[in-house]
Formats: sequence, C-alpha cells, structure tokens
Amino acid sequence: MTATNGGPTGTRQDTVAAVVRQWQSVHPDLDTAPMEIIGRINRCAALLQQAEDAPLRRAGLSRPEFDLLGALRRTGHELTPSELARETFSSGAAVTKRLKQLTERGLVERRGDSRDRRVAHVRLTDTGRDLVDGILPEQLAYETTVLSGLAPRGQGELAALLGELLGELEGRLGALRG
Amino acid sequence: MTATNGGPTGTRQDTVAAVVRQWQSVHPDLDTAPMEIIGRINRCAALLQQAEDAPLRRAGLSRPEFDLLGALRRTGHELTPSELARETFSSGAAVTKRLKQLTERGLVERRGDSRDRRVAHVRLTDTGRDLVDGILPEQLAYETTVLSGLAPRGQGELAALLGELLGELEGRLGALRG
DNA sequence: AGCAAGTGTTTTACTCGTGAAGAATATTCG
DNA sequence: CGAATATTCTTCACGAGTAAAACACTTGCT
Repeated sequence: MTATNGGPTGTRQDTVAAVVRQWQSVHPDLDTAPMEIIGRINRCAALLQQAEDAPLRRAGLSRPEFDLLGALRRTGHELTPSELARETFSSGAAVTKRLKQLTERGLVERRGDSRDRRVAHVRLTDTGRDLVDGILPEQLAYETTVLSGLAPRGQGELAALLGELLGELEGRLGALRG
Repeated sequence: MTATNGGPTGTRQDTVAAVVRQWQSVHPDLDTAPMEIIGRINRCAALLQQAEDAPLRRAGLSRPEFDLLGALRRTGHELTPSELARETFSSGAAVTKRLKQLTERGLVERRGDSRDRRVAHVRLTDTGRDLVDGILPEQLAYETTVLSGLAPRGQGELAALLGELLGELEGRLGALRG
C-alpha cells in the first residue's frame, strides 16, 4: 500500500493518519486538521489507559480509585467528598461509591465534621498511604518507559503544547457550550 | 526553578501543572515528567469529549455511534461487525448493541453474506449517509473553534508530536504488557 | 461422510458511571 | 422563632461497556 515508512528516524504510521486520509479522499473540501489533534489525543488516551493501568491493576486499584487516593496523598490533608469530586473531576455519586469500597478495604477513613454534620472528612489510613507511596514510583517508571519512544526534546515540547492547550480549554470551556 | 513561564503570549496555568507541583513537594525525589504528558492527555481527552460531543448530541448521536457511522462513510463500502469493531477500537459486543440501535433508527442496514452465513454486512442507509455528511462539517468547524486557543504553528507541532507518540504506542503496545 | 476445531456474531451477567430524587443538616430572613 | 431555601452527601434507576459463554455456521482432518 502507501507504506512509505521505515525511514531513518522511523516515523511510523499511526492509525489516525490513515483515517484522516480516508476522510479527505471522500470529502476533499473539508479541513480535517482538527482530527489530527483531537483524534490523536483520544486514541493516545485510550492506549495509554490500557497500558498504564497494568501496574495499578496489580495492586488491585482502578485508575479512578488511584486518583482519589492520590488526591489525598498529594494535598497532604483530609478532604471532603465534594472536594474529592472536584479534585478528581468526577461526580459526587462516583466518589461516594469509591469511598465505600476504599473504606471497606481499609485504605481510607472518614470522620464527621463536628460543626456541620452534613460534611465528612476523608483521610488515608497508614495502609492507604503506604500503598500509594509504593505504587507511585512503579507507576512513574512504567510511564517513562511507555513514553520513551519519543525523544526527550520532543517530550518537553509535547508537554508544553499540551499544557498550553489544556490551559485554554480549562479557561474557556465553561463558556463554550454550543 | 522550572516555573519560569509567563511566556510572551501569556501561558495560562493548567490544573495538571498544579497537581504535579503538589506531588513534587511531597516526593521531591520522583521524576514526575511523565505526568505532564499523560495527565494532560487524559485531561484534554475528557474536556474535549465534553465539548466536542455538543454538536453530535444535537443530532442525537453519541461519539461512539458517530465513529461507527463515520467508519462506514469514510471507507465507502460495507463492513462486517468485526471490521467495525477493529475500525472503531471497541469490543464486538459494543458494536452489536450500537448496530441494533442504529438499525432501529434507520441509519444503517444489514444483509447476510451469501457464502458464509455467519457474517453480516453493514452499510449506511441514505438517511445515515446524509446525517454523517451533514454533521461532519459542523463537527469540524466546532473542533476548529475549540482548538483555536493554540496558534496554527503550535497546532501543527502538536499534531506531529502526537502522531509520533501514537505511532510508537500503536507499534509497541502489544509487546509491553507489564 | 462425520466429527473436531475454528470463526463471526450475539447473548448474558456483571461493573461502573451518571443525573435526578431523597435525606439530613445549615442558613437566611421575614 | 421558624418557614423557605440552600448545601452536602447518599440512594436509586438506568444506560453503556466488557469478558466470557453461547450460538450458528464453516473448515479441515481422517
């Protein structure tokens, strides 16, 4: 087929490029540039999630569970369920369910607020903290391996560009609901 | 420190940067660089999905449904359910469910293979094709708007870097199952 | 031919997330 | 004060995805 890869620096073909090519041959008039970013971000996210979750699963945690524990670990103090929801970008209901599981497994503890009896305060148990601290280095090492196909220079540029895009998206997205 | 941004165009802060900063103050010894890429890709994917789906939802389609219809449109010919699964990166079971819905809505049709009665061939109806062709330009225009916070130059670089990463991931990920 | 193994698709049983309603408690203000 | 309103968290009903079993058919082997 069109496989002109195998170049010296080995620019492999990615599936999104093929999809975009197909669209262009069907609708040559359309500007398909956004697909090359958005399609790739989605596809990378899906693949990374699969890859990335491997070390987590060995510890019996899903990524959302790890994110919740991580939020408690990195802030260093107790958080209420609603703060956890904001911090992990998930719904309150999801946090409630995760907390139930994590509490049963002895990784987090809750206590009620003394002044306002609606709110709960959640903190890591010692076991929970040790689990996070044990997993995180493995996780980061694994992620480093996964990204190692990209030269360090490229990694820096990619992180910067994604940061710029994300900053814009987070700043603007509430406004754009069309 | 590294945080000497404040670039000429006014680099906004993104939430991932804040998270990484928290981790570094708790574990100064860890190399948190991978988070700046992987965390941002995940977060961008989540935000883009929310934003991006708006025009689709107006047409009563979810993104996976649109991807399925799009696969049929862009390849230009009938596909079997398993080809659709490969093409849209989802499980066979998910494709079966989506096909059921899309068939009921009159957007796709199926016919059995004459030689091998296990296989089905799925194609767009005229309505389905018109729907895709009607939505796609809107969708792309919307995506262009969403990305417009990034300068065209940056968009090109980002697409290229993501393409490079994705190529590596797709090439290598089957092998890395740790 | 006839049966074992393989392949394409659907069904089943389950998990997980979500939005909306509900329950408990705080706050505001006439 | 106390009724209306707001807030925090939980529960419920549901939709959507998955892996594995089931099903339907084909192919290959003897």
